[in-house]
Amino acid sequence: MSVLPLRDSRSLLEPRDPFVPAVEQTLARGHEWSRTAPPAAERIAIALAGAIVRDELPPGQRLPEQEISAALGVSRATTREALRILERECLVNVQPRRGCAVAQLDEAEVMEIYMVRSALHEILFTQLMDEKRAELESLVAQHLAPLDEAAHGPGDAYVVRSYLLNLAIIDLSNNRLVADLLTSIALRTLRHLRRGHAAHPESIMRSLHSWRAIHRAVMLGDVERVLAGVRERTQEARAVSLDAVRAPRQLAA
Amino acid sequence: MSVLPLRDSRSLLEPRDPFVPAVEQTLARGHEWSRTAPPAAERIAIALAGAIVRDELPPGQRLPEQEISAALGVSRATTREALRILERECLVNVQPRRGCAVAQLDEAEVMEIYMVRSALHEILFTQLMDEKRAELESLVAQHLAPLDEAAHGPGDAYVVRSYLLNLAIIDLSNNRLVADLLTSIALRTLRHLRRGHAAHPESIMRSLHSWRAIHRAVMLGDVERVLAGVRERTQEARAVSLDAVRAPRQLAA
DNA sequence: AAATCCATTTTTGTCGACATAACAAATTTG
DNA sequence: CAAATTTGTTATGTCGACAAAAATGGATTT
Repeated sequence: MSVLPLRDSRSLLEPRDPFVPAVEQTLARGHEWSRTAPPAAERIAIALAGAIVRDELPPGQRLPEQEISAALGVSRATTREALRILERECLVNVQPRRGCAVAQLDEAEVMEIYMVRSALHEILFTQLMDEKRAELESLVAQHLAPLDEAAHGPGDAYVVRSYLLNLAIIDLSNNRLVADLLTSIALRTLRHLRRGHAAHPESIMRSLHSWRAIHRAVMLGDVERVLAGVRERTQEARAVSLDAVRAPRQLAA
Repeated sequence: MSVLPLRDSRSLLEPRDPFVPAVEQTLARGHEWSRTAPPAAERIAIALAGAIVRDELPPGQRLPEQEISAALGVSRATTREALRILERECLVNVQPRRGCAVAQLDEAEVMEIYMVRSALHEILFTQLMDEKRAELESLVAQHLAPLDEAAHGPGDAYVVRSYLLNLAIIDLSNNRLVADLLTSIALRTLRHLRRGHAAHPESIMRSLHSWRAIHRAVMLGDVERVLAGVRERTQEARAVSLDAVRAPRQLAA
């Protein structure tokens, strides 16, 4: 019997929401394809990651290899490979000989994540303001209008836009280690931000306001003010994530 | 033809040096075995990690699955699994459809690693001094004598002892994320520390001195002084690692 | 009624083989 | 003779099946 709450494979392999492209960009970072299709395992990983972010696969959900393979029409080897990719991103927990389950965060882990994110952001933005202030400014400026539009648009548009801006800023960095860690952290918290922002729409306005403040500080070239803005954003995001972790799980429609 | 610089499988599966237990402890972190043997893949991963740390497998060394499988007497699936474990620890680089190679760090990456390690150590020791000062003190005190002895002993004894003390301190933390990141970073830099300390034996004395200073600061309960000592240690370790990266590779006997 | 034990079933770990993409060398072509 | 193409080899990606371990459920015992 199926323990996976998936009606059919279409729901995984043909998602229409904007999260999947964002997730795909995240998981495929650093991979250069010489005009060849990515391995099937990566496709499966992206599909599963999308389902996790959309909460179709709730935290704690067991992920038996056989069922995933059958549901998505690939062999167990491919499924295994996909699950390893998700393990690397901390989207699933793996216990040897006991299988995978969708990772679930408790409040303490959320606090830890934002503690680390905060420390890494200090490094990131300090370096960017020192070495790439102009690029950073034009990048944020570029994203502000779509961000504003998405904030007044429907559903998860803003969360995705904000996530993509985050990713773009991170990608500016020459510091590959910090960039990689921050990207991974961003993906890990994406589903909670989605839940939290959906439950408290007013938090979107606060986030947008923070982005504008950060933009102004970048224009001014004021590193300290940028860091302050980033800290404020991080605190807001932490509050939203904490709320999502505390709140009862609400499944997607 | 074999591209692996391994005379026979014994050199991988029956190593006698003290690095393998340390590496094993690192790779097996968080895994609870209900009195069953670990999967073969983990054994292979440990063996390969040991060879990497000992520089038997030099940075950049290609790792064809077929050859490893043949050399170690397991199937390709098992080898693949082992390589994924090493990828997760950043000991090997994987390029899809292009295979694995032993990770090599340049100077910039070493700088990045120690930048992140420094930030995470601030979090770690601040929390430990706040919540577990007594445990930390007794732990360091316990290790000081063996550390001192190892410093005057032969070969790599000190590097391993210092590594294990690091691990033990990290394991004190309740902050699993920070602990995991620091453990991974420690493993990544272990081989460079080994090379660097071997090339400059006087650095061992400086390291030992730092440990003593940290111990005194912990006893005093002086957080700032502890952090200063940790920073000093990190700077020394960074210098040693940088030197090892710059120096021409010297293979193990 | 609770806990224990055993057989069944589910699920992961491992294996060997085939398909296909990347790589290197030899060939052809301009 | 240089560049592009073709060909042959190597290595990874994927598959299906078997074996071993763990979870499950029911019968038995305390």
